[in-house]
Amino acid sequence: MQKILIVDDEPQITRVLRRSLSAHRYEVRTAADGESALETVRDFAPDLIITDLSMPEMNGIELCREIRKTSEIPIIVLSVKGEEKTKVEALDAGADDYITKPFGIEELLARVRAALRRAPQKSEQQTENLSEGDFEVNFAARQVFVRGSEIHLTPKEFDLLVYLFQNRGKVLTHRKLLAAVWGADYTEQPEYLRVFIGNLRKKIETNHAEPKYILTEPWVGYRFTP
Amino acid sequence: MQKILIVDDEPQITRVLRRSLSAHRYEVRTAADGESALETVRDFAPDLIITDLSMPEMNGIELCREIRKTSEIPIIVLSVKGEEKTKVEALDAGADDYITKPFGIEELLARVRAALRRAPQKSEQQTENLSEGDFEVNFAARQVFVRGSEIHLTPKEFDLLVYLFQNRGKVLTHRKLLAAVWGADYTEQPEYLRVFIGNLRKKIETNHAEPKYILTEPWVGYRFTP
DNA sequence: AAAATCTTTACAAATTATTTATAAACTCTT
DNA sequence: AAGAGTTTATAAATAATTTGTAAAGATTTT
Repeated sequence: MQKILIVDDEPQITRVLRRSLSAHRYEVRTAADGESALETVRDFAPDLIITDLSMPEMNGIELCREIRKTSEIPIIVLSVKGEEKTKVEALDAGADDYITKPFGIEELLARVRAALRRAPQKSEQQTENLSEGDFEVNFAARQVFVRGSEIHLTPKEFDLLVYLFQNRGKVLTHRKLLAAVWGADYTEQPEYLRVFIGNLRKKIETNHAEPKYILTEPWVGYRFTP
Repeated sequence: MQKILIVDDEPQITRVLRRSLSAHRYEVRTAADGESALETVRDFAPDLIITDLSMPEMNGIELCREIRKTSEIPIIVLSVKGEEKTKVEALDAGADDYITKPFGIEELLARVRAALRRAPQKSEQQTENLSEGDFEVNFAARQVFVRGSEIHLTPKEFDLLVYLFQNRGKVLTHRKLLAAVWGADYTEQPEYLRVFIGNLRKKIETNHAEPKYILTEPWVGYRFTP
């Protein structure tokens, strides 16, 4: 079943869209703003995103840009604005399609089908590179550089670091980290996490006694700052 | 330079489109009906097709269906008809986008960029020779030179090396390598791969114990660095 | 028929993941 | 501020899995 994320701050719109899409056998999730949309992209891993253009905080165009930094999920932008300049901006920001309200639901569904049809099969793994602070991650080559020199990480270590990196700055609970790296069945195994955090620190930290990058947040989880 | 085919029976439309697209560094060709469009697709091998909906003989929707039988070139349909039913029909026939006349040329250009951006780059089969680092591959003769001297490879070994070479620097998973060399039905046979990687190393590596070119990424796959 | 290539098998070596044990660090209560 | 109870860090042992290699059979090509 293909997964669709709807991003809109008006509940009456999301409700209508959710109903139509669910009726056509899509698994739907919604987000009301850009931040939570980005989070849902990571957790829910949708096959397609339908987003409104005007939203508080992060608008649809900024959302496109953010998503395109890490993924090629098809994005359809909805808007009441029919101005050409806005359309061009959205499409160039990475949107795949731009539909002006009001629109027929059948047309939306057809455009969803078209977008999903030509979408490359979801590449589980990220293809774009991450780079910030002392860290650099090349996904294609599966290489990690810290302060300029390469370090070799095992698959689990790599997955863990990537997840920390993608959520840099935030505190991630033990449960979340375990679910992300080991799967949902391992959320009660905090000892795994401890061992692997230790291994990662051994490889990336300079001063072993005072971790600079992976900070522990006692009783809660860990936080990564590149 | 990317190639665009415009299909429309009204010369004044094609003329306007041709001028705008040419000005943006696209190589443009035109066709006035479906039949000649299909012919041009074969000869010209465009990267994108812009077609009018209503044409004598074969209309835009039929044209989409015909093209989709053999190719996945992005198609943008233009039409004065804004009826939802027609849009749905065109999109389901294989069109990637549907623009209702009148439209701004900037919007069309943005949609062209969007369509080309997400299109899988045309996979023209490799005929030119590859040369980098200590390696040199002559496709026509199926010859491989390492550090200046020729080495003899069996067909499967050659395919494997070429695929590694074409993706040099990247880590290729076992599944990907198996699919590329043995076919999609062999992705669960990692023992094949092991044997052939071993054979290849025997032929190209200098220090057998410490591979320099074909590096193994445990639990993931292999990476080639010429 | 001979040669070359591909497939299959078996086992040792290497790598990673998991488990266990213990010491150290932290928070909260008293 | 001290101590109980818990959580966290670390090392080391064990288990599981993957990888490298040789060699024997099967198939195809010459």
